[in-house]
Amino acid sequence: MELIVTEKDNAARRIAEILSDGSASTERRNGVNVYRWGDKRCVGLSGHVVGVDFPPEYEDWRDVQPVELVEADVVKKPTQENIVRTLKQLAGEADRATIATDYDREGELIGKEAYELIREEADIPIQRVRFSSITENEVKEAFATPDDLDFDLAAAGEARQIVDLLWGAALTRFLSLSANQLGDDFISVGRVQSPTLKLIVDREREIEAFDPDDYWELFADLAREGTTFEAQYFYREDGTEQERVWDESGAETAFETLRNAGTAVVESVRRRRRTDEPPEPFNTTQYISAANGIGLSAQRAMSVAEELYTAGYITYPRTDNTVYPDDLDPEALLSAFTDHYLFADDAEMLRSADDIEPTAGDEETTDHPPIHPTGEIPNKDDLSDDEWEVYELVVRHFFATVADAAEWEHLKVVADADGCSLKANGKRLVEPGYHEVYPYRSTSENHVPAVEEGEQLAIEDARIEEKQTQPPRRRGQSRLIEELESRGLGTKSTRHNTLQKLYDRGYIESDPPRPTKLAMAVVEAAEQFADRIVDEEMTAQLESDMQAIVDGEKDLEAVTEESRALLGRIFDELHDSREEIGEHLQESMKADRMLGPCPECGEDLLIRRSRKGSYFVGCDGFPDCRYTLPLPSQGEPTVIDEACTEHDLNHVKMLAGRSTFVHGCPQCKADEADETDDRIIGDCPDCGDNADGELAIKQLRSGSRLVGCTRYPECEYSLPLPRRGDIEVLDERCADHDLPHLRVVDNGDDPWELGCPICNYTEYREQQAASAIEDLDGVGQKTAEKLADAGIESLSDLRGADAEAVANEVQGVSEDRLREWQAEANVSASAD
DNA sequence: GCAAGGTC
Repeated sequence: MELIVTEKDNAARRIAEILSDGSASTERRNGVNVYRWGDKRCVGLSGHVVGVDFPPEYEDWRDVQPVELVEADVVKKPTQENIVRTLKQLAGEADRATIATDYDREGELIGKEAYELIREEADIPIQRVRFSSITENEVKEAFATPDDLDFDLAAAGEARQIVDLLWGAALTRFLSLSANQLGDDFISVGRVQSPTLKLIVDREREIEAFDPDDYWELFADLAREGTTFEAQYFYREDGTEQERVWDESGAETAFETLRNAGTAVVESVRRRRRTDEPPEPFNTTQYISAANGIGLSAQRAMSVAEELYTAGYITYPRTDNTVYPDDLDPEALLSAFTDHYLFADDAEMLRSADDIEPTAGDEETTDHPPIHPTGEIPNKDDLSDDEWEVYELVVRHFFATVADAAEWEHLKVVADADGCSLKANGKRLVEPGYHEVYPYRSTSENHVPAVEEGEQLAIEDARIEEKQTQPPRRRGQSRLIEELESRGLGTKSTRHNTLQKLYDRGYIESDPPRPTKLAMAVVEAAEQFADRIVDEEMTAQLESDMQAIVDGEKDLEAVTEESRALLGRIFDELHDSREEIGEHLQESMKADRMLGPCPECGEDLLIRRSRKGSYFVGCDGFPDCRYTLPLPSQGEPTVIDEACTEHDLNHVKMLAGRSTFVHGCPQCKADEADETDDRIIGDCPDCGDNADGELAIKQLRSGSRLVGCTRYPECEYSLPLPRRGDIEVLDERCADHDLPHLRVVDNGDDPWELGCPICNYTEYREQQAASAIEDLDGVGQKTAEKLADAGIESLSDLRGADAEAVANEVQGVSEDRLREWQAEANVSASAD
């Protein structure tokens, strides 16, 4: 039997399909798909199925000095037990094996991991095949000409793993211990995340240090035969045109001249044509940027693309490549769309061109083809809105890469008004080219009439505007990802996760991301004592060491030993500064949680966390001062810039994904609740009969509102109410529950007829249950449907499910994944 | 429980 191993299940399935000419069947082993035909078995891994770690005696952070990690052993442990077991079983039955993991460095390492697992079971010949896209030609060609694993290339990857673990773990533990942060809120640093954070922090420093300058700009409306157009004042300095006037009196003088001139004489008219080239094929970074342009975060863009890929509609979304492979026949792919109700016209138009020549980028890699549609077209109704919009983006981007360039005509008019120069720049799209099929880029025109030299134009209006130079702008998520790519930080598969990690660690907030005080302190501490970990140069050096390993000039041992020695020297320096660093980090963390003065003792009010895990506002003077204010129970509180003038407290925002909201000043919220009387609306359904409990609309000090029993806390019956808007109690009553209907009036919007609060809550719970599965991390509509077919339609169904049985039934969902979801379902059960 | 890199 021949065993074929791929990097992921999807690739295994498609390769089996190609090599078996469609005859392969699927069996499940330990919840893992195995494809079989003839004497072949093909199994997909899930990326790395083993990972590096320290031996167990290094596990406890308190028992081990971080410096001890510098010389610690690094061992490999299985991380995907089921897959490792299946692979070994298959290896035991095989008489030869073929490694068909991805054609890049990490793929070579994953292949070597599989090689070693197979070797533990059987001494059989193991060969390696390489292909860049899973097409019939490439796959068959690769299997006809097998090669050997490149152990040097894999060793380069292993060196990276070891160096990253040593530096990351040792320094993360050092900082966390120094600041006494050992729980969930440890303080992490790493070769990629820390230079990324420094990039954000450095920009923030520039913004903070920025000193604005005043300047003035002048404009005039020029008229010609009833049409007017705007022109801007400029002057020449060192041979270049300057629009900004830096002294006020100079600006005023020019303004007076313009205002009194009456007419301007056209000095020159210049026409220029500019070619606007169509975009290059999508790599991951450019795709994320474009998806950002239609409103998706980097994370969301990748998870939607992942869904579309798994469903077979687009090619693999993690790629560095910007050159379509020879195997891609653009005309054939266009033909797949010529019957589609939405794409037919564009596809037909492009296909009818004499010569279809796609654009190509600078990056030609072996990993995967650029992202493009496969030609299998989804039904719009089967996709979520985001999924469809992304699909259309990918289709149209492919269209654009085979479309013609656009042509713009630029018209520049320069006129003179009593010695003051004015200019107007017009632009007109004369050949729409690719814009016809790709509506994601601006084609706005600026009309300037075709005046002639010497012509006199009336000045209808003159304006002077006082402005200030602006600090550099914070980079948005996609801009940051582009920046990481250009600096060689991270990979196509990790860059978006790196940003997410910085959010999760409390280092950055909002979008565009801005650093917290903690982030500033971590970067400062690193710059002072372990500069290498925040320096992008560490990656550059590692890359060159890895190249040396590939070229056989260095070995893994030499590279990791050198790195350990360097890390050891950093620890020599760190040793004496531990307390100083810890204090600085702690102060900064406190500053991130500080709201303002305590009304009782004047110390600082801080956001704190109770032993049970809920957040509240408490005084830094505790235990001498026991002043507290409650916070909403939903979400993670964060301090925002806005502040309450009455209490001198910063406002609080609650981060809870899509239900994020601004809580405001916690003192105001508490005061409001104290001043609001409960409004009784009927009997409590739980205890109204035997204890005379009544239901009332209550405003809580935490800012939330509910319908609850007047006997609280003896009776805990409650129904949630919206946070915003005035609640009106109507005369109409619910026949089933004998309660009045409610209406929510929020200024401006149409009132919301909430109806009977019990009926409303019941309906809300049903909707929640229906969408709960899709809300799970990484579950798209397709997977949700498959789960529904297996009887899993809501979170609660998942709680009682047999993970192994479900994994065996539902293709593409691993048992591990299901167990993660079950854990999530149990958390939400306890929240209910 | 630490990193970064795969994948889901």
